[in-house]
Amino acid sequence: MTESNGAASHRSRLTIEDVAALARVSIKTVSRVINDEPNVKQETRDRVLEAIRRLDYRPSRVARSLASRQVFVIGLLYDNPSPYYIYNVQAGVLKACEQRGYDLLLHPTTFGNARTPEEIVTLHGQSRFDGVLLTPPLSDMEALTAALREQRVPFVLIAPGVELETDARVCTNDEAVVAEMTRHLVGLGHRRIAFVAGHPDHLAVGKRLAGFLSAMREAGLPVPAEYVAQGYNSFESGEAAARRLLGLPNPPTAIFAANDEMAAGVIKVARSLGIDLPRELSVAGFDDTPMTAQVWPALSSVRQPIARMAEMAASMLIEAAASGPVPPTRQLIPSEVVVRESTAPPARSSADH
Amino acid sequence: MTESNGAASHRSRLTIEDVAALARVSIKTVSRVINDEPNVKQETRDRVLEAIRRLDYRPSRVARSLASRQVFVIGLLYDNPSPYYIYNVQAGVLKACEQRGYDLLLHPTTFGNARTPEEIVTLHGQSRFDGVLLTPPLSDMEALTAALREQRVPFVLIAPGVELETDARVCTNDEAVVAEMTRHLVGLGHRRIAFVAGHPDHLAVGKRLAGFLSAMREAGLPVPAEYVAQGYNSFESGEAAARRLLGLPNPPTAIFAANDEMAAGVIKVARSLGIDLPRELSVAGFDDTPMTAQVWPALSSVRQPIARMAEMAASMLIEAAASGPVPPTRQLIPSEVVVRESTAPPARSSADH
DNA sequence: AGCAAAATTGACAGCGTTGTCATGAATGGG
DNA sequence: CCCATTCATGACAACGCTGTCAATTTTGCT
Repeated sequence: MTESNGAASHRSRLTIEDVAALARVSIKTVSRVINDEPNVKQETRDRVLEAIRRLDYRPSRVARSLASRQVFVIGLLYDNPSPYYIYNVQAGVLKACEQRGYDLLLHPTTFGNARTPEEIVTLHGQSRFDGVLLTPPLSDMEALTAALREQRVPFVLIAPGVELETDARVCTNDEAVVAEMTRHLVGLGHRRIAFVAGHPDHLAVGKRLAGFLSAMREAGLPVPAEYVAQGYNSFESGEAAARRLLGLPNPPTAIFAANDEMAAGVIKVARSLGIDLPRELSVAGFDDTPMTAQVWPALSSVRQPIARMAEMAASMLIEAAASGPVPPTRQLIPSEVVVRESTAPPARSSADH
Repeated sequence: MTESNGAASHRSRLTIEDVAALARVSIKTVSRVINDEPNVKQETRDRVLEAIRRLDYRPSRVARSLASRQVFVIGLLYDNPSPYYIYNVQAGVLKACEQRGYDLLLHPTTFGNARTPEEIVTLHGQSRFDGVLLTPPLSDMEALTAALREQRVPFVLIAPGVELETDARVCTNDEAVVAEMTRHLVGLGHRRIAFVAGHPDHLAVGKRLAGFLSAMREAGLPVPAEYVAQGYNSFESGEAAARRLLGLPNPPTAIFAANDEMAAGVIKVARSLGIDLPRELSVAGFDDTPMTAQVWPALSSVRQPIARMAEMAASMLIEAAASGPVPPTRQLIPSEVVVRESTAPPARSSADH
């Protein structure tokens, strides 16, 4: 009755000790090889590597984390904007994570939620992530960032606006590029240009309105109060805004919506009213979603390199989080205007006298 | 020079021992309370709970995982279909995870990738998740499921089709509901109905075609070969298919696309050809994405409770994964036809004589 | 009251790594 | 050729929990 093979059902996990034994070194040396630490003779290193290969050994993430006090996970906090946006943010973050063997922890929440700060601090306290990424509009939630600073939870913001010098952030020049799109419309000959603003909680979108207003002022064009319609980022709110704007006694010849979703709503309403696009009405959006190609006329918009921003933010976080709070940094990633068919010179009849 | 407060910079992590000391019990008892284990006197439990509260103690996930040999993470494997789909799957999975304190590990990949099985097995070997969820079309990737079975990585499939009895899966009755939508079109009086098929790698979508064909056969209606256009799930491929179908000498009066994206492409092309929708052409989609409300006429489609499927699959996985491979189970979640404005009786002129 | 069974609690050994520190070997300069 | 460095390696103690098992107390019956 030998114990050779037989019903050896449940051989337990392969550990660093097995590798060490096979390579005839101590476990510490195996650890050094795994972590690419210096001071290991090449010959030894090769022997260990070979043992790892032969055994098909995979170091336990969990044990590594416990010993090193790093979890190799970064959190992503977001408030359910468009699937498209989230998808791209995730793609960028995943790219940064992948290279460094990090994992991504998702944490959707809602902007107003007063318990969010506590939740995040708890997750961090439980060692469920090393640092966290905040996307708009959460990046503007003071109660949250304050709590994170106070509890020394490393974080990086993805947020428009370049003023602030506190915290680490990756930002866009939203305001400038909105102004650029506005000048594009003005350049086409539009004088009566309306704006569909985004959700008021979404500070990022508020800045878009500011960019529009300042460009209009610069161009010496008036923006009557009724030309600024409050939207809420949704397609439906874009439709509603369009109905109001186009029902005006003196309707605009161009409508600039703070995101593509609303712009698409505007287009749908305009067409249902029999308005000839883009001859009688130009429409511009923001975000450059795939939707721009799916509406007719193809929507002029502003392209933000979402994935690239997220990747950069994640990289910053990973590099810094291991050694405490992330130092204040500001990384600007420029957006760009993409002109398509939905913006054109206004028809004579509807142009200013 | 007392050591009272002063520059007490770096107090180290709060551990279960601190709680035990304050509550005057052993660490094991604290552990019992944390894990809601039985056999702790109510009074003791209260005392421990109070100590936890007072100290604001949060058990380390990592230490817990190491000791219990569970990581409390489930993986989600997907091949980049639409952001909308992914977003909903994630939402469902997150819901299931949240309740049980699990985390979600994302792993996007590509259908054909031969290294995927190895990657997943490695992640599991490193204890980066307890079990994994496969979404279509990955759920049909034999090489992958085989590897997972072989390596005893717990997994649950989200996949259409109810035939197979192996593995644990959450499935839809795609085929039946496609047949139902087809009958809806037939019932409206359509005789010449075309189908835009989905990406050939996407087995799920292949089943949709089968459902269509069988319903047509049942209705005694012919489906000439040129009435089945190959699409690739994208808006653009829908446009291309529509151009082919509508350019036919004897064009269909209804087009059923295997997803909304392609259906939207069909609508765009039809309208650009000056076809009066839905009078001259009915269009149906599948997935019931928000897009259905954004095109005109509003798209009839098939609603799949994606989030609910994902939630159920995740729940199955979590319940079972702790104790080895998931037992074969089949959970059917029915889809439903949603009729909107894009499907209507065919105009006289274009109906069959 | 007396005893078996159940409830409650704690001691202690892991879990599989990395960090710290000590030891011995190799190297370099005068 | 000697001594001070630097390199290479290993022993062993964390890391912060849970699992196992034994010890003690309480409970339920007769």
